[in-house]
Amino acid sequence: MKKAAPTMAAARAAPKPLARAETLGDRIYDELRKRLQHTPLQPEERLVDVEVAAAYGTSRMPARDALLRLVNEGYLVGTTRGFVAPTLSLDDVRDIFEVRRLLEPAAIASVAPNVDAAAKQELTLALKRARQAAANNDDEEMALANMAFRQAWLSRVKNQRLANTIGRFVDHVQTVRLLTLVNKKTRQVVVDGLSKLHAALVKRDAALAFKAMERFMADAQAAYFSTHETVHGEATPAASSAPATATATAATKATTARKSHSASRDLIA
Amino acid sequence: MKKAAPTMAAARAAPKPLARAETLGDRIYDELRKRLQHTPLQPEERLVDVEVAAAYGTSRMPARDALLRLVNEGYLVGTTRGFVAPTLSLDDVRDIFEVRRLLEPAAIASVAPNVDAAAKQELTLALKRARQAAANNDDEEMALANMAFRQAWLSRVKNQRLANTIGRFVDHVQTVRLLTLVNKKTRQVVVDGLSKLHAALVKRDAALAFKAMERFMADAQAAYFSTHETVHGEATPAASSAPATATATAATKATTARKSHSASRDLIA
DNA sequence: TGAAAATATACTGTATACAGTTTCCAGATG
DNA sequence: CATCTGGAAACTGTATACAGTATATTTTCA
Repeated sequence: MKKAAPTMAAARAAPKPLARAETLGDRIYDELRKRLQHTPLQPEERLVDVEVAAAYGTSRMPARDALLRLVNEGYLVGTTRGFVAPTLSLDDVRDIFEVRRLLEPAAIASVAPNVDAAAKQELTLALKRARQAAANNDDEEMALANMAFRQAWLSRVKNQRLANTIGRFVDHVQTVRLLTLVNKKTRQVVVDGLSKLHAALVKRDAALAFKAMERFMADAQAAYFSTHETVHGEATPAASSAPATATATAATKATTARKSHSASRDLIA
Repeated sequence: MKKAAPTMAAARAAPKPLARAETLGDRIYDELRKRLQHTPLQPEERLVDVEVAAAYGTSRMPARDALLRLVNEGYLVGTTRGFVAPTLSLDDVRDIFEVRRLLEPAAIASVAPNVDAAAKQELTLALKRARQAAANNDDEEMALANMAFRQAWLSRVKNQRLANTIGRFVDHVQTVRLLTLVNKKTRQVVVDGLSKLHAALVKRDAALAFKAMERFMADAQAAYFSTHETVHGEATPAASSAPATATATAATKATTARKSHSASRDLIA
């Protein structure tokens, strides 16, 4: 294997070739991601390329492409024995929440001025579902309603990059979310939050929506750490006591050191 | 090709398999990305998998993996005739700046309290380089100094996800950055911005760093749109006049409609 | 001479085959 | 009965081959 040659892409004529069409890998990726969003992988559950390929009636390659892409986006991690769900450390969750707190208030504020009848209806329906779910202590339905509400406003964010980034981070803590919603108090926090967001949106009040989301995110995070603390014995580590050790358990590790895999405690199970 | 079967990942025994080792595709990806960060692809320049493979002495597959990954992250777009640089519309650039303005102030504020001697030295050196470059009207060196300064603080952000997200968005407008730095006034804006950031950081003043970055981003964006306006004939579109049309020219299109490719005007060239 | 049609070329996407490595399992051994 | 040891199985990673499609080139015909 010789070292990289200096020039590998010479300039050629420029006649604007077409963007490539949808590929088998894309289709598998889409469906797999939807599935993972809806029902995350169990801790011991593994995704194996040959099985995925068989399920979609293709060869391994498109399945592999899809799986690798999901790894790249942090939905999975590749092991020597199949693809599994990433195990998020407490610090990972904190990191994700930190980013969400920076993005989501601004994002929801940006849609507030443009809430039309259709949007209002979607939001109202989702809120109703959430209230119902809270009344019935149905955590599963609660999670679904919560997702529907978010989908209603997030899909209307003009800035696609912003929306996609938020979506990805939300997905990554989704498994956690489901876990916290078994707690009754958490469900109440969510219903309250959604109610305030809903009110701000139907009023088309961007500033109010911003503040409501800031508050909601803070409450949700607090609720999460609180329930986590009661479930596990350990104390919640104080804000910035995080050691220099990377804890880059999941993907998205870009330039950073690679195989610094989870000396961190597991969160799931 | 039969439709997706319901169960494709049965639960199995759970003995914690190892994280997979570095792969050829990973290595190609790393080097290719570094190269693209340093010198973006020319508008007519194409990356072809077989050539990349030859350059690294591997088969097409690892090269393909790397290329596809870069597409996924928005560094490239795949066409029927090779991989090319994405063409960013004006709206795309605005979107990217919007996200950066949400993230970077908080990120730099988070490192301010922990600026140590080494960090200080790196930052000071980069600032010196920038000043020198400004004095010499050397836009190339200016871009390099700017990157070095950012690297100095961004690499010290604890929250890896935040840092990586910022890094990616920065990379995506890097080609634009280089273009704007040919303008003398822009270079002055950058030097001023870096100076204020530097001052805040060496004082370990998080709040000040936050504000300095907010200001810097606003000024940089303004400078960009201003120079763009003078270069091209067209008027800068007012803040929220963006039409509902997606303009998802580049990648990162997640759930959204796929092949809505660039009815938007090109920015580069 | 110029435009349309036919052919060749250059790519990507997909399939299949092979190699290497880690886990699993069974049987041997104390 | 517990533990070590060897080999089989189960994966991923890589290479090669083939197919399909869009672009480039040549040829044909007015």
